[in-house]
Amino acid sequence: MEIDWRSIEEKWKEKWLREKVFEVDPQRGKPKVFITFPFPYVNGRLHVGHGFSAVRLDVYARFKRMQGYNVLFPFAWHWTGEPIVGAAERIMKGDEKLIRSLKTIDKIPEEEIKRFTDPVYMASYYMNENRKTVIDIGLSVDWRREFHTSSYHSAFSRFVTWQFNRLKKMGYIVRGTHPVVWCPHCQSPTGDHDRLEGEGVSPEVYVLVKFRCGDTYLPAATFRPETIFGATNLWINPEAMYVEAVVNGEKWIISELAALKLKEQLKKVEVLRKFEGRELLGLYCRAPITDRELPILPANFVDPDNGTGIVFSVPAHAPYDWLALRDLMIDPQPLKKYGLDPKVIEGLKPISIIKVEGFGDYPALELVNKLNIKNQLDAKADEATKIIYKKEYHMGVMKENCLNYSNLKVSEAKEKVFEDMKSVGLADQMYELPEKVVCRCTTRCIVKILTDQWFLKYSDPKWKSKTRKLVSKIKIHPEEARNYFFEVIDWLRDWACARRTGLGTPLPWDPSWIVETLSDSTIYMAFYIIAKYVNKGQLRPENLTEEFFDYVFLGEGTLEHASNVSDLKPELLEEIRREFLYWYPVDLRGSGKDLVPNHLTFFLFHHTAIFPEELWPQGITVNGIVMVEGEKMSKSKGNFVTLNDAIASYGADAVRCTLMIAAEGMDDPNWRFDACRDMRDKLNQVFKLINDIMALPGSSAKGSLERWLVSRLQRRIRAITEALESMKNRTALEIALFELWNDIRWYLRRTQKPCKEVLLEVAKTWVRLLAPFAPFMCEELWSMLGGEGFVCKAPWPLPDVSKIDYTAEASELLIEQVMEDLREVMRATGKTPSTAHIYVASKWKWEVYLKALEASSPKEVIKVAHQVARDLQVKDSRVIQRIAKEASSVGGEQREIKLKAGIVDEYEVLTSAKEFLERELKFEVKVWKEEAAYDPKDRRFNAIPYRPALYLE
RNA sequence: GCGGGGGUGGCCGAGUCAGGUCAAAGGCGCAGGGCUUAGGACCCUGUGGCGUAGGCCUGCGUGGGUUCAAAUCCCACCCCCCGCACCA
Repeated sequence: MEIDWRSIEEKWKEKWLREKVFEVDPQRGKPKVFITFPFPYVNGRLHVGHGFSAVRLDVYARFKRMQGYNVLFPFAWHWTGEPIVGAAERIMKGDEKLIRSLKTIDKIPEEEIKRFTDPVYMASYYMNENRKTVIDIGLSVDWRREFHTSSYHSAFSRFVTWQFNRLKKMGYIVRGTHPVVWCPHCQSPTGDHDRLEGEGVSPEVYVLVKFRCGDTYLPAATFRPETIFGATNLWINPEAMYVEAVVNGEKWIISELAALKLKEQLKKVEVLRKFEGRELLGLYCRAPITDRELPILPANFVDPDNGTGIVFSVPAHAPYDWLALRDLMIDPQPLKKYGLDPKVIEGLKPISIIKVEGFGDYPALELVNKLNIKNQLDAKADEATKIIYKKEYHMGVMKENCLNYSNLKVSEAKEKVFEDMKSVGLADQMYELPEKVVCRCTTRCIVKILTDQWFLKYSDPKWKSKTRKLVSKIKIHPEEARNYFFEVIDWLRDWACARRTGLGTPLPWDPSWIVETLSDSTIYMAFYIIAKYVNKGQLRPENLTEEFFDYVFLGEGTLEHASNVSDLKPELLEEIRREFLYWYPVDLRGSGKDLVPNHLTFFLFHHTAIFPEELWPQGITVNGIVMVEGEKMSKSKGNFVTLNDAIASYGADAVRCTLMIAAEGMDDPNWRFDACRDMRDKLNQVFKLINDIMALPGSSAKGSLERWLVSRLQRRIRAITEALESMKNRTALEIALFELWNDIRWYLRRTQKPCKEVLLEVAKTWVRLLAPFAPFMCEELWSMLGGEGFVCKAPWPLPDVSKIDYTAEASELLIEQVMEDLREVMRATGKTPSTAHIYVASKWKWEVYLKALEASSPKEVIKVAHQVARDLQVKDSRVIQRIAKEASSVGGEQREIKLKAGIVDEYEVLTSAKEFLERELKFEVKVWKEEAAYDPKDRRFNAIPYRPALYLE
């Protein structure tokens, strides 16, 4: 049987749209669930990562819808930000790498790519394409509420404007300064994805230690000011260009580039003259605190592009310094070259100032020897530096020769030395990039301190504590994520919320800024309610005044006033207000864990700022990040899997199920193409199996086996429902697909005459249980099974406790156990018998067994077993021990079944399963009562409940 | 470094909060058998080791400990992944 999945998908997605199944409005008295997915950014196609997070929510939405809730699952698009504009520019410039990836990964036709030079075109193109994909993957979206962000959607822009005005009034938006990675050519901050080199690099603070040389200072840049006690000399690069400059009124000597950098870092810099570093050689300068006089020496490891181009030398603890010194000792040629007397280094001895476990007095020397580092240009020097830095920072203690810093921990001394030097004007700071960062435009980036930047004041203690309150009561799946949110709240500083470039909404009070992309997307779920009216044409952007939003969202101001100012009928305003109050608060928002430290936490912050507590979000779910064949997915790696391609290859249901079974909780799901193919084949089988059931001849009688199947089904329903409630979709699908299927398999294997009536009942339930995961297939099957309406609206199965049949379940446990034991014996003996004799236990053994089962602990079990045996005046203590052992090894579900089933008529059960056992095992089976006749090897007395005695001959 | 999450059998992955149901669910892979013209389809069996009677031994990152009993509880250690900001 060939199944045409494509046409099944086409058919149902079209029907869902035509019959508006997912379009929902408030319904009085009907409980609602409002589920939202963070709108995707429209600079590319949706990938399986989007699919994973979104399908998880869709499964929940479909589940809740079937449970009878009024479920709203809307969708929108994020246009705000810089990457689209950046991409458009790069296409304009003919960036081949980008164009190639658009062609091969996103499959964009050539003529369309040309139009991508217009960022707005590009955004709307991807929006339209991705909307199709969202429909294809089967998300149950109410499209009447769709919108996108940025000033190209003026209704949305008005909403952002309202929000920002409110936040500002509340004092949550403030001005400040901030260091950023900056491209001097583009004159703008260089974000991570705008870089050719230096991904993930962010500004770090160097301490500038000012060495005095006459009326001039030489500020050496360092992360380790505390090592000033071990300083023996200064290093400069003789070939590099330096300047003499007036910096904030003092005369400094620094590298040429450092002068430029300091200028960008709010220092007043006036360059007096430029000269080569060699000029400084032979001079002496005076160290702060120690007041030692130190020579200035040449070293070519000194990078004029890093820091100030001046380094102070601590050979005892800094590998580079030791190497540079050693290089000069081995070969004094450079000294001579610059006219220095080689004797100048004779007096320079490493000064040990830190004691640290695992090293002697001179860690730098030791490590240089150990790693066999050749000279100051050896790459291993970097590694050595890191090792010592780490070790000394965390475990080091300042030695006695460090004045009043002696015996301090290195980490403490570092702070204190800096503070003390600073207080006497002998230290300063500068920001620097720990690694080279290159802008897309190929310019090397520096650190700039931006002034007059706008910030969202997430550092505000009251705001933080409000948000903590929200986190402490919101539902979070999985629970482990809660701590993560608390940590993020503590850690969060002020957030620069405005940018100069990119798409977005202008800052209302200063339109030269644009509201930054994460900042315009924190409470937009409320806008889904407005969007419906905007899309219908009932609201025009001009109507969306501050008063409108105040009234609709917050109930502030009077209806009359809002109506007048907004030029809207009061009835409409009231309707919208009612609709908002119906859907709000958000019941569930979910995404990958990568959004926890930013978007999801911002979402919580802003809700607490703007909305009253009863409208705060009710639930959050966080999931892992999709890997592809075990690796992180990225366009540059070429392992990028778009949803489009996946659906085209395997079908939407297979993609959904593959993703859902791949992981739950915060674990990262791994996308494997083989797994998806397997899943598609499995869905084929399910489809065929249900077809086979429908093709069965009329019903045969119902017996214990049918009761068993129906009983198992009730347990499955219960387990699946529980799993879905807590977003454990993997567990839910695993049970719904595999465990339930295995039950049906067992049933079909056990019976020669399957009962159609029961199987159809099971199938109809099964299809509903699978519907949230494989909605297309399930619609098709549901209609084939004669189900009423859409399966996505069909009632979710409820477990029927009255259908749980303990006796039937216990009987099957017995049969499985007997089969297992028979096989075990065959395995041990290595023989296949012609006849197996099975002896079932006497009634008194059952009495002992059941009493023992009721006991709480193993100790108790043994006591009880013996007690009962005494009462029954039985003496066979070996058998009683075995009964006790058997009873104590039963737990969980089996225990419940066995207790509730009571005494099982094993003779009857096994006799009626005789044919089945013979069919399966291929030898004759004879069932006897323990009291019975044929027993040449005296085995029958070994029988205990659920473990009949066996004799194979 | 700080913070978050983890280490389970050939692989993926349950189980850990509430210790005994655990040689450890389920899936994949592999091996054998069946079915079949064929099968990357389907069904059955096996898949830590040992075993001529349903059992025994070893096992859940490492090392200790608590307990009648530990994958699960406690302590110490080792290792892996992710995040650390102006960015979607």
